[in-house]
Amino acid sequence: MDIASTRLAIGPVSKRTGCNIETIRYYERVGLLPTPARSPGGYRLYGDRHLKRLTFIRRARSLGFSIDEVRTLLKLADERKRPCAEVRVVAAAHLEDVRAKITDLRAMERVLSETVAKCANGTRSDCPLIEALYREDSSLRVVSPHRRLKG
Amino acid sequence: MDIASTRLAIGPVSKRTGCNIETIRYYERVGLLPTPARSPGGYRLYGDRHLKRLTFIRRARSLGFSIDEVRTLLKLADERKRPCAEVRVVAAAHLEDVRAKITDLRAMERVLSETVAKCANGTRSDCPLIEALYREDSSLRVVSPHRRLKG
DNA sequence: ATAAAGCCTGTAGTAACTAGAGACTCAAGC
DNA sequence: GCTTGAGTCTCTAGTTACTACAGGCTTTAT
Repeated sequence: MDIASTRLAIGPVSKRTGCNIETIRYYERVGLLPTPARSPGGYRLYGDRHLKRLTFIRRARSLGFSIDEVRTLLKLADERKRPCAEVRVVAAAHLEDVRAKITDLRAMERVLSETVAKCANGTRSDCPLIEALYREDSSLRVVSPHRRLKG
Repeated sequence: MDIASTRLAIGPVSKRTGCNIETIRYYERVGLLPTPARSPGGYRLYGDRHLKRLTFIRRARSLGFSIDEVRTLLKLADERKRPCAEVRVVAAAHLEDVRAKITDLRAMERVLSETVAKCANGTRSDCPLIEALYREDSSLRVVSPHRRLKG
């Protein structure tokens, strides 16, 4: 089946996909990328199948899907029976995450730009940002940061 | 000077500041929070100074400043001479980061919502998102994700 | 005096890579 | 055939900002 297909070492694969070598090996380790064939000396040799899968992974990652979400998407993509509804669930959940992050970041942006603006030319000796961070009644309360902004 | 000031154990401090106990100890370990006094039995005892500083740290973190940036801000806040200009530099740089993240996330949002919309009611057997992630000429190329979205 | 709740240190785990050390392989040139 | 240099191998550890134990003290209340 893939006897005549591409056989690239990891370096060329890295160059073609723009995915760095360590990352490719990492994806294999965590089970996103199937183990490739090996040369007699132990070098990894990749075929078309791997290139496609790696592209898939990179695209999904650049859309902000976590490794775990990508794993799910790949599994759904491999099953050929009605994956669409389930894919939709994963994507819709992720879309909500993305929107929540945007909301948080916009709140940060507003506060930051207001405060930086107050610094004017930066010649004052009492800095408005520092004062605001210290003040009890600060309007800087923004959001709980960690869970939402993790990814 | 602070002989008559608050002396709280770590639990109450956690409750007051909304900062979890392990996190408070972590901030001490990484040098954001000065080492507090100790009870005869070794319990940490915090004063007003610590409460203020912890509030400062939490506010800055909730605005998305990294631990390193918070360290810088605290140092500038401690020096009393004209910190404003330097604070402005830190804050302005961070503001740019935040704006870049918003831009990235908006691009993700657009692509995701378009693709999810194509799934319609999710009854198709060829999923548009999966296909798009696989396709060579995909319009899904968004951004380099990792450096920008780290924090 | 005893029990429950709180606190201590130290270690290890999380996400998604990235960066080395030290050894081995491969292709090309002589 | 030998050497050289680039490429690759495995394994370990570092990154960020926490979080979660384990096993053992301390404090407080009864």
